[in-house]
Parts: sequence; C-alpha cells; structure tokens
Amino acid sequence: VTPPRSERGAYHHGDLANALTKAATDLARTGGPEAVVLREAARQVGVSPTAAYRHFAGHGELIDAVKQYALTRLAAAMEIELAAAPAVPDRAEDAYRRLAALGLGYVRFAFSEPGLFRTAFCRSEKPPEAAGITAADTRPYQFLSEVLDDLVAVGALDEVRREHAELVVWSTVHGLAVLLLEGPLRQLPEEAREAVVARAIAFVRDGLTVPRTMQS
Amino acid sequence: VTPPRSERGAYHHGDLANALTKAATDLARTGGPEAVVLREAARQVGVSPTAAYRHFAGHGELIDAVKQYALTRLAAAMEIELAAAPAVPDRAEDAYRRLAALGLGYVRFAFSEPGLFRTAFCRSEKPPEAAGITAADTRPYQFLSEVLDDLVAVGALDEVRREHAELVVWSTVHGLAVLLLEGPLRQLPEEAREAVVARAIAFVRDGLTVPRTMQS
DNA sequence: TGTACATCAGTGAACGCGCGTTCACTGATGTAC
DNA sequence: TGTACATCAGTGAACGCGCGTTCACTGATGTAC
Repeated sequence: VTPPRSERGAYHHGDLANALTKAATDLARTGGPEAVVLREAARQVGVSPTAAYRHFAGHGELIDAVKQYALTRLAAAMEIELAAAPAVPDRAEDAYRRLAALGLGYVRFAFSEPGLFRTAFCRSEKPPEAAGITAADTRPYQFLSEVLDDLVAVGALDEVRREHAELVVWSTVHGLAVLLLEGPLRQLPEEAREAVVARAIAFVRDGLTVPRTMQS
Repeated sequence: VTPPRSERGAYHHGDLANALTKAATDLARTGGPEAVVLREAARQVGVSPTAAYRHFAGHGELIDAVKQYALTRLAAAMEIELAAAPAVPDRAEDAYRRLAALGLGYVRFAFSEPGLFRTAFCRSEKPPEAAGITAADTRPYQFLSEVLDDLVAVGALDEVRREHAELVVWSTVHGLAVLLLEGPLRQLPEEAREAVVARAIAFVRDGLTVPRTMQS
C-alpha cells in the first residue's frame, strides 16, 4: 500500500524532523504518551520508519520533543490566562488575580488538552534536567515567583510562608488536575469540577495569606 | 528449564490466585504498573501463563488486584500515622494534628513505596467506580471528612471553605507526592523535600483556617 | 556551463523481542453409588 | 470400602501483534573544477 505522500514524488521531504514531531504530537494529543509510536508517526507522514532515524536518535528523542512542545503549550495557556484578566489597581489584589490566572490556566489546559498534559508530565528516560531546562527556568514558574514576591512586598505573605511557596502552590494545582483528569475523580460532573477548581484557587489564596487582625 | 516450584510436585498449587497477586505486587513494588506482566508473575510462581486464566479474566484483572492492594496499603499507612501522634486536649488543635498525620502518611507512603503508589493511581481499563469502591467510601477519606467537620464545629472553618475541602486538601498532598516522586521535582535533595512537605502541610492548615480577629 | 563525485536523505526487508491470549490436552481431586 | 467418572486446575505449544531498531541499499542534491 503506497502511502499518499503529498504531491509530486518528493523523495526528500525537506522538513521531516518537524513533520514527525507534529505527527507524534497529534498522537499524544489523542492518546497520551502511550500513543506516541515512532512507526505510526512515520506512517502518518508517509515515510518509512527508518527515515526517522536520520533526525532522531530513536523513540526516546521523539517523545522528548513532544514533551517539550507540550510543556511549551502549557506555559502559553497560563500566559494567555494571565493576560486575559485586566490588572487591578491594588497591588495585593492584583497579585491574587495573577495567582488565580496562573492556576486557572494550568487546570484549563489540562482539561482542554488532556493527552498533551499527560505527555508533558510522563516519565522519560533521561533525568528531567538533562532533558532541557529545569522547571524553575520556565516562564510561568518565574511569573509565579514574582507574584509571591509581590505578596511579600505588600505584607500579605510572611517569610516563613514564602519559603517553598512555589512548589506548594504548584502541588495543589497539579494534584487537582491529575485527580480530576486521570485520577479517581474523573467522571466528576463538569459543574462540580468547576466548583472544585474555584474552591481550590481560593484555598491557595487563603493558604498564602498571613492572618490579619481585621479581615477586609 | 524447569522452574524450581516448591517441594513435592504439587500439580495443584492450592492458592494460585493469591500467589499470582503477590508476585504481581512484587513486580509493581519494584517497577511500577508497567512492570506488572502476567507472564512474569506466572514465571515467578513457577506456573505456566495459561494457569493464570483459571483465576483471572486476564491481565486487566490481575493489575486491578494489585491496584486494590496498593490502595489498601496507602490507607493503612495513613491510619498508622494517625495513630502515631498522641491526641491533644484542644479540639481544634487535635483536628489539625490529625489532618497533618493523614497528609504525612500519604506522602510518606508515596516515598517508601513508589512503585505501589504509582500503581494505586495508574489508569485501569474499567472506570474507577466499577473497579470497586469509590474513593469517598474509603476509610482515610472518611477520617479526613471527620477532621474537616470538627474544624467547622470548632469554628475554625466556615461553611464556604468547608465545601469541597476534601478534594482540595487531597489535591495538595497528591500533587506534592506526584511532583516530588515522578514529576520534574524528583532528585530534589531529601532535606529540601522534607522541608517542602512540612511547608505544604502547614499551608493546608492555613488554607483551611478562617481568618480570626486575633491570632492565637 | 557541464560534468564527476561526495554526501545527504530516503527505501525495503528483516530481526528479535515479549507480550496477552487461545487451543487441545492431561494429571489430580473429590463425589456418588 | 472400593471403584467410575465428572470436574477442576494445571500444561505446552502456538498464534498474532506491533513495536523499536539495524542492515545494505539507492535516489536526489549540491559542490569543485
């Protein structure tokens, strides 16, 4: 069965590396990391499996490329959400607003692209920081750090609570996405899900806020 | 190569279902859900792969048995931690103590038995509630609910914050375990890890506590 | 401007692997009479 | 108490599958002269 490779017999594809990554990404989008299969990606591009080895060391490198892409998409989703809500004058209030936006972007991405989300966090052969940048170098992570710093500057967050706050906040949001998406809580009706998400975001705010003598 | 099946030729094993589950559990313990392979479990018990089909419908049922066991072990770890710390007289304080114990039991189990923990939450073929009991019927979940109710009774938690609190708390602790264990944060040095866990638990307490006019 | 040739980017067939599962079977067990 | 026989719990060989990967190759491209 001759695959329907585009038009005039292009023996040299010209951009095979990208085409394969794209195909692999589509597989991941549909079926998660398990669905990223080198042979299938080649099949979809209309190329022999061997050809992939001109551009990737093997399956591991291919899936790492997808992973990288998925992480980029997640970051983009967060940044979009960040830019969506208008800034508010009060500095503390604006920090909370940005915090909520980052969290919302995270879980919304998880739900709109479950396959990519799962791929972004799937185990890969090589250790995480060898795979590329470490999480802390990532833009959303830095935005989160900034938000936390702002909360400190404004007096809403004390130094003890500031410590490791990135990871703790991340954990809440990540755990929420995982439990709702693939954990024992999938199948939760959509409205309940959204209520939980809203509650979780408020919970994060409360957990970071240092007790005050008077509640505003 | 004749497998070393125990002593006198026991053609009938007598307890093969349990033996296979145990072998499969050991595989999961070592290598996580991916390592649960029907043929290998049979091999370790010293029995032909076909024999397994007398006791399990197939691979799916075998891994579900392991999953069930892993969840039971997780629950046990939490209950042990719960019983470890002595009760304190103040009711609110005791609720916080129990809350911390449940969370600590959760992440400690994840770290002491990473393979089982991963298996407990791996995707299985059949939908979660068909696999057996739903999460809410589980003892630790009920303990958590009780703790939250106590916090309400004591005035530390208002009704708005009470809603969905189980899931939110669970998310934080689960996300923490996942990120530290298999996520981008594995390889975190142990002491940093423990500091993060401690911080997360305090964060949960703060996130649940309703603001007071005076801080105790 | 044309040609020789190195290099690049593909092909196609095949390998070995180990899995889950099925088939027809046989050895052991226990129950009815 | 002994024997016939149904049932149960195993065996062993084989199936098909699809994967990742390697091999020797060939068609296309571009550069030197």
